[in-house]
Parts: sequence; C-alpha cells; structure tokens
Amino acid sequence: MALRTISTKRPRLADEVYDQLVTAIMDRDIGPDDRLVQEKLAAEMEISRTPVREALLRLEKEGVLRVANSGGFRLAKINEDETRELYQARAAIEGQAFRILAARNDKDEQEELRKAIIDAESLSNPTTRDYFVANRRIHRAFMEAAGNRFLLEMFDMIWGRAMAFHLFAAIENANIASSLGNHIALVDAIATGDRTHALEQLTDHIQDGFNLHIDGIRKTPE
Amino acid sequence: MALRTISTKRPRLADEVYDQLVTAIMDRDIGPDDRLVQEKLAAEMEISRTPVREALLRLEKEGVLRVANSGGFRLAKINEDETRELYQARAAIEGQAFRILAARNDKDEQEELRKAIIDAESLSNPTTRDYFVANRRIHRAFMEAAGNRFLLEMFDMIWGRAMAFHLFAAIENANIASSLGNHIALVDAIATGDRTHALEQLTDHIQDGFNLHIDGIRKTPE
DNA sequence: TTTTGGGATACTGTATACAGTATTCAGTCC
DNA sequence: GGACTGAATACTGTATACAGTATCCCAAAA
Repeated sequence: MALRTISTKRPRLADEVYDQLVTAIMDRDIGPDDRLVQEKLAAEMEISRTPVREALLRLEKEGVLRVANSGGFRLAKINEDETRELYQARAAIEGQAFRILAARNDKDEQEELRKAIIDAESLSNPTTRDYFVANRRIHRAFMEAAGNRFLLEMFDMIWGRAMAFHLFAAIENANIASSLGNHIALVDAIATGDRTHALEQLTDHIQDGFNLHIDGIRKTPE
Repeated sequence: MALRTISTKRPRLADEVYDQLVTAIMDRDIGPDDRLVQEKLAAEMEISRTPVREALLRLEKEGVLRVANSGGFRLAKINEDETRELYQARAAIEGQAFRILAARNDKDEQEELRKAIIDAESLSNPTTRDYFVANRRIHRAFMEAAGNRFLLEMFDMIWGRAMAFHLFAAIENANIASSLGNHIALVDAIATGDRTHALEQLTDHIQDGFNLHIDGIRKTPE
C-alpha cells in the first residue's frame, strides 16, 4: 500500500491575514498614507488581534512595513539609492542562477523555460499589475530551474520587497511593454553554454529594468 | 539646547527570547535532539507563552527551526546538497560585494578592512565558535564596506542559517585554522581594481571553506 | 502476542483581559 | 493669542483563558 501523506498543515488565520494584506498592497487598496492598526484590522476582519499582530510583525521583519511614529504600521518607502541597491542584489542572485543554468546547458530544461515564458506573456488586456506578475513569474521560472532553494528564497525576498515598495507603480509612467518580450533571448543566451555571455545578457536585461524604474520614479508626481 | 534623541525602541521580550535561543544554539545548549515547546520555554524563562511563540515562529520562518511532527520545534537539519546550495548562494552575494569593492578601489576603505581583519584574527586560545565568529565578522566587514543593505541582509540570512545548521560543528573535525589567514589576500585582490580577479580570489576562498565543511561533515559520526 | 478502541495528555492557535507608554487635546495661566 | 500642564485616548506588548486536534498509552479483545 502506498498512500500519500496528507498535507497536514492546519490553516492559520495569521497566514490568511498576511495574504490579504499582501494582495491589498498589490492592488493599491493600501497606500503609503494608510496607517495599519492592529485593533482596527482585527475588527474589520472580525477576528482577534493575535493573528493580525503576527502578520503585521512578519511584514515588518520583511521590510514591507515600518512602525509609524504614532503607533501602527505604514508602508516602507524607498528612494533612488535603495532602488539601485535592490537591483544590484537582484543581479547577484539571478546572475548566479544564470551561471548555473548555462553551465548545465540542459536542452529539455530550456524548452520548458521557453514554454513558461510564452505562457506567462500571453496576456489579454493586461494591467500594470499583470505585467509585474508575469515578469515575476518568468524570472522565478529561471530561479526554480536553477534549483537552489536559498537563491530562490532571496529572489522572493527581493521581489516581495519590490512589490511592497510599489516599485511597479513607477513603471506605470514608463513604457512597460518594452520590458517584456526579451525573455526568450535570455534562454538563447543560456543555450550557448557560455556562462559569461549568459550573465551579460541578464545583466543588460536587469539594467534595462532599472532604467525603466528610475525613469518612472522621476516622472512620478510627488 | 542640543540633546541627543533617546533610542526610542522599547525592549521587547520576544527579542530577548530570540537572542537567548540563538546564543543557546551557537553554544550547543540546544542540540538537534532537543524539542522546543512553547509552554516549557515560557515556564523556564518565567514569562508568558506569547513572546516565546513569537520568537519561535520567527526562527521557523528563517529556516532555523522546523515544526516537529509531534508538536514543538526542532533544529532544522542540512544535508550535503543543501550545504552546496548555501555556499553557492554565499558566492553570489559576497561575489557581488567584491565586484563593487574592486570597481570602487578605495585605498582608505581597504586600509580599514585590513585593520578589521587583523583585529578579528587576533584570538588567544580560540574555540571553534570563536573561529566561526571571527570569520563571520571579517566577511561581514567586506559586506558593510560594499554598502548595499539588501546584500547585507542576505548575508546575515545565510550566515544565520549556517549557524543554525551547526555547520561549524562539522568544521571541528577539519583543520579550521587553515581557513583563517587568507583574508588579507582578499583585500589585495580588491586593491588590484580588477573585478574578475577579485571575484576569482573570493570564489576560491569560498570553495576552500566549502571543501572544509564537506570534509568535516563526512567525518562527523552519525 | 498483536491489534483496536478510547480516554488522558500535550501542544498549538485564537480570543480576551490587563498594564504601561506615547500622543492628543482641552483647559488654564501668562 | 501662545505656552504649558494634566487628563483622556490610542495603541502596543504581555499574560491568561479557552477550544480544538494530534499523539500517547493502556486496557481489553482476537
């Protein structure tokens, strides 16, 4: 007899709260001016403060929220310097994954990646958020293929941060469509098996993204 | 009147618990066979379960602890594959920092680093833990110099994980002294201003550390 | 001896209660 | 009117209480 073990993780309200907050942030239901207060949120969701507190503290530790000086939490803000540092970190993480992929140079794997890219890019009537999500999904596919759980974890941290910082809000003001579409070229670069070349291609790609963001930020009205 | 603002962060018991657990893990007071139970810990520290719970959940999210199947938390274990992945991630993060430092090539900065290394390496009658701490401090100095807060954050994550995994326990069985002492050479590599060269030196250095660990793990009795 | 049933136990997650501190605001004095 | 004082308020952190579920253990049956 070979029965699979049942995924034995009981649902926790804290996770639910966490997810709701994250999507609320992505959907801009929570903006930089909103103050998140444990009691208020708990009342609104009709649960106790305990799980709300847990979720908020988690988001704070992740750098998504900051304690407001007058109690409660606010969205963390990011400036141009931090944006640059975030992209630098991104290059480090994703660059390593690309080196791994190019060294392995597995054709089947590359075919999978191509399919994933095409699938993610087939958007009908996309919003800015859709673009963000698709882009993230594509890049995450590369990371998953590389198969290093720590790199993947850090990837998630960085992109979660980007989400929290409303970085993609800035993109609204830029030409976002141009940032999608070069992804197949990245797979091609991996397929050459040349680690340096693959890394260069990715670095350029990320640099493009960075420039896009900076343009967007500069155009964003205060 | 110019009085300094008082560091306005109230102490939280949860942080205290967290710190105590971390040092207990590093000191091997908590081993892989111990089960950490909220109520027990709370009773022992003579506080309520709430802050204990918070600290435990944080450590779990950081990958230091795992929920034991019969309730409570256990130290997370690591195998050879994961060790390799951890070092790969390390190379990505610290490598990026080295590239930044080499590109900047600031002589004063390098002098500071040399001093920091000499200071950290002057150990009298050191234990394995002392070596680990010194090594961590040295490498962290490089990261701080690079000045990217996200890279630094990820560095802490990785080294925290290494600590939790008792990776340095494995080193006990290897020749640890040989892993210290090459750090000045790393600064020299940065000082050439050649990014590729600096990166190579670091990669070798990390590879040495990895080999040391693997040797240690293989020698470790089950 | 091995299996099965059921109750005790252990432990977590959630709710609620309590205490302490920072912030706000109204009232008072100049 | 503006500055200061003290009380009310708002909010967090910690403690305690409660409920539900998985695990363990022992007695009884096959």
